[in-house]
Amino acid sequence: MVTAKALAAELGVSIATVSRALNGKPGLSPALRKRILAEAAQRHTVINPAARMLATAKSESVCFAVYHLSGPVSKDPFYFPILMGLEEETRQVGLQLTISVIGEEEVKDAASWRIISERRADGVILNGPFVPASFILKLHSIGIPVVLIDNFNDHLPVDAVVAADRSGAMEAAKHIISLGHKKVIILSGPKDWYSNAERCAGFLSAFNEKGLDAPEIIYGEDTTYETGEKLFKKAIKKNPTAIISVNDALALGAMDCAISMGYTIPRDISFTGFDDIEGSRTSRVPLTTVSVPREFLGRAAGRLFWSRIDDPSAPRQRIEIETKLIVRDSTQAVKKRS
Amino acid sequence: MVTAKALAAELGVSIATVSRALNGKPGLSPALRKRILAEAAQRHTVINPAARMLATAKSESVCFAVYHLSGPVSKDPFYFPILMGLEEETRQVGLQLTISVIGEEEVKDAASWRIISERRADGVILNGPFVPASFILKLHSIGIPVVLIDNFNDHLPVDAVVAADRSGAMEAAKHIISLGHKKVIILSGPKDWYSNAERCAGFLSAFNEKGLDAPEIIYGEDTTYETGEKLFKKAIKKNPTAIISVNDALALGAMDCAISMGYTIPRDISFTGFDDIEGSRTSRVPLTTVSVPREFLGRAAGRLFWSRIDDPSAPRQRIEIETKLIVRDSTQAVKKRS
DNA sequence: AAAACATAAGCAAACGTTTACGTAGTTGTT
DNA sequence: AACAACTACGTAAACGTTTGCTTATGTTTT
Repeated sequence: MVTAKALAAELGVSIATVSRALNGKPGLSPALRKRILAEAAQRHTVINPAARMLATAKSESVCFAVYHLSGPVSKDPFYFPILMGLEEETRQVGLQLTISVIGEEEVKDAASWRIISERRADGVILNGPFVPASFILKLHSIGIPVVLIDNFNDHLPVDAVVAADRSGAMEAAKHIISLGHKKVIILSGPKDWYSNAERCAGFLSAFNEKGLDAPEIIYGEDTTYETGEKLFKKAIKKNPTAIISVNDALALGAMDCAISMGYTIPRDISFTGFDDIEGSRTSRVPLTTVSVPREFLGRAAGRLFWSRIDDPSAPRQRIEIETKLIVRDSTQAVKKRS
Repeated sequence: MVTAKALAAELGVSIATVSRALNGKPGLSPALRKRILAEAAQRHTVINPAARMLATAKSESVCFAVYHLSGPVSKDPFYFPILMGLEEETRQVGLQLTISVIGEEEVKDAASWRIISERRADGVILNGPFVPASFILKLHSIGIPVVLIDNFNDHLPVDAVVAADRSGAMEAAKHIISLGHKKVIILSGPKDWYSNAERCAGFLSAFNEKGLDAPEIIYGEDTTYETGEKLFKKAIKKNPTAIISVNDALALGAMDCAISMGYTIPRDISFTGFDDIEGSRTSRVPLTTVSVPREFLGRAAGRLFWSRIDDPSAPRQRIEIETKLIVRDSTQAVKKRS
């Protein structure tokens, strides 16, 4: 492990020249460049990132941030694949990937977020639909490149990558409709979370398109398994033949609750979820759901970030990743009512 | 955002003095220290980490590394909680957390791992039982602090945090034994993975302790759901009344395979897993398993790392985290054979 | 052949810290 | 009152790059 400085000394050239060679910058004869590069490779020359950061005021790293993960959410199987996809992408372009969970303090005062105040990352990938808009705006106004995952808002001047929530939801709803279900209830998390809103909109528009009555939506405080159980108890009072949920956790909670109350799935009630998390195919009754390629979401975010760094003034981009309906055992044609 | 340099100029003191004040180092009158700290707080003075890294040759960050994650493994719900626990711990002590997946290249030539060669991390948390020992040794010999999670080897001179695999396994096996099962098969991944070996040893010693015949172990290439299905097909030929698996994924795969072959769980066969991943409680038949507090594993690793940085010459530590048997529906007393 | 120009390489400032060392000023000892 | 021993602070070197500017050396143009 030899520094560029040492290499320059050994080769009898200036540090500047070595720097230019190692960075592929012009101003060098091909012969000398080749000699330096060869020697550098042999000597395992490596540029000291701290020194480079200091000189360039760039950290060459991105921060993957999740908002206030705690308790059950930290077990959420949703994020890891995204993170892994992102890792692959950042590694390919030589960006370091750091990770941080942001809590109340950081949201109140973005400057208290060390990653940002110390400029330890050149930008952030903000994950999840519940990151406060004010926080995003603050970061953007400071000049921090931001990429949103699973979140979008027309008023937010930042890039985003989302699943094709609306069309995926329509597909799921059409599946339910095609099975003849008329009495349908939608289970959702907070309506101000982007993905919930989009998915609900998708469900409704499918019913609307077919000229059917809009199903009722029951909102919960979050989208966890436990909330799914709670919401089911409200939903069942309406005697639905099918229950559509905005994500798998909700659907799983609802379905298990139904089973424990003595219902047989899908004979009595059909269920659909959204996301296709690990666990949906192995659930009590394998869940019909809409698959979201989460690893790909992460990769897209990485590419988006890279292109944003490349051209900060480029117009805002919003990447939508296609989803796919996965029909499993939790849905079946509605029985004729006797 | 003001640099220490600028602050020194404004206050009319030397940079060295500001540095000492901000770092809580001695050599300062209490009065001046207070004045500097007050001004620093008001001006949002922040020490440039790049400059500090350059001066101290430390990065103040740790790298959480997973080995060669790809395909189905990147969806493994096992790692995320660990990562979250680690994040909390590192944040508290002011360490930055970076993440990296290491592949074939890095293992062949540790110097090609950028995180290390560029010294972008002061140490690494190596995750999973399949990180090659040679790689770990290499890192250690270079002088990189290493903490292992879910992995341990007496010959490896590095710290480790593991679950109480053996005692957890004994508990699970005793549960099976207490239900009267005699014909038992163990499903395992590669026997050279620490946790597999420990768990299998735990299973066997429980049987041994009770004076029962040792159950046969069937080994697979990995511990995925798909492998669970495969291994079950071999296992079923031996007519077991219970199948014990070294992890949940394996157990789930085996159980689903059994169900699809027409067996009724737990009437015909009892199943146990290990880890208690999300999904085990909602599975086809809720799985009896051994809970591993993974978030806590991550936190322990963080603390271990911190104390290692603090005292590099301290004796090796191995932290074992208690597990807990969770009895669900997949196990029941063996039926009297007719 | 002289002038204009392009190219290759070096020089040195700048990035913002940390820390060993030096130097006053203050307190304590005899 | 002289000297030692601290204490409080400043000085300056060192960390290893990047990059604008300068200089030397060709190369082309007229």
